[in-house]
Amino acid sequence: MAAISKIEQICIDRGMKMTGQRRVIAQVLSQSDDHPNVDAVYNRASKIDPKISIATVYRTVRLFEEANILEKHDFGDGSARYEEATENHHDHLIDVQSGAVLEFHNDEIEALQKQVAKKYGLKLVGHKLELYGVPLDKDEKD
Amino acid sequence: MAAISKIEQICIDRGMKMTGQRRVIAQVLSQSDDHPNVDAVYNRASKIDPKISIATVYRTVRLFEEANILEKHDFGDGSARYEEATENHHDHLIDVQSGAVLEFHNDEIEALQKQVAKKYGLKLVGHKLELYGVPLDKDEKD
DNA sequence: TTAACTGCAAACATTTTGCAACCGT
DNA sequence: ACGGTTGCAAAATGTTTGCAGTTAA
Repeated sequence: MAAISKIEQICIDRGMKMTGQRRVIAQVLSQSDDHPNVDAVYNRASKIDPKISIATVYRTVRLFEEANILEKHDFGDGSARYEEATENHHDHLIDVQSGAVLEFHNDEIEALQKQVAKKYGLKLVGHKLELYGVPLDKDEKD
Repeated sequence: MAAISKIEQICIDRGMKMTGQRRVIAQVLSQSDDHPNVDAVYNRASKIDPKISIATVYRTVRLFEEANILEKHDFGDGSARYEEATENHHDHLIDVQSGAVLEFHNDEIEALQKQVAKKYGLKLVGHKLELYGVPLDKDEKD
């Protein structure tokens, strides 16, 4: 009936069993361009299937995360936030005044991170970078 | 009886009411050079004062954090970790094999972060950077 | 003395889990 | 049909809080 969402298609390609609930959650996540927490995903999914359970949402986002379909983030508010995993890695810049989350990528920083790890005898396998900022005043040129 | 710990001295200087429990917790934290979570602080404090309560530890580390005496970190294991706030800011490099936490500082990365924030019209007010790595093989020169 | 602090236990928020019923393949 | 999945409610985890009693200043 409904079109197949991008995440659902990935699941199908990988031979996952696709239940109605998983389809709904996949659709919700594919349509989201923010970084919803489980509760938000649950609320959005409930509008499509009102009898979906939050336990299923928890189980499903974990499943998707383990399958590298989703990325899990912790922005410091008490709950985990999710977004569709993308080809191109990016980090997050959070406007603490509005709560808006911007995505950015900076190759220089990434290269320096690798360098730092190497200096300490480690191979970088992951990182977490979040910047927190407030809107610039008009007269701020620093 | 016991010598005054560095953190206790800071508390005294700021006119905080110093109870026996706070003195113990201050001492434990001053003596720690790792990044203990509340439970670890509680265990260490309990060896000095066995009837201290974990609620008091929670209240005290929050108090210290709000007074900028401690820094709170989230390294992805379910609990908050603390360390004495230092003059010089540093970030963390975590060996995911051993769990060891190394501290590092990199001015270039810091400068680039500021630049990124500014590009998006924000003034950087804070950041979180954690690198995760595994030990380099001997033949890895990348 | 008295306002702040503590211990205890109950409350909280988020996430996980045991189990019987259910459903996709 | 069968094995994985779901819903529900209970449990687990980390943290906070209300309250009556205690203590530092």
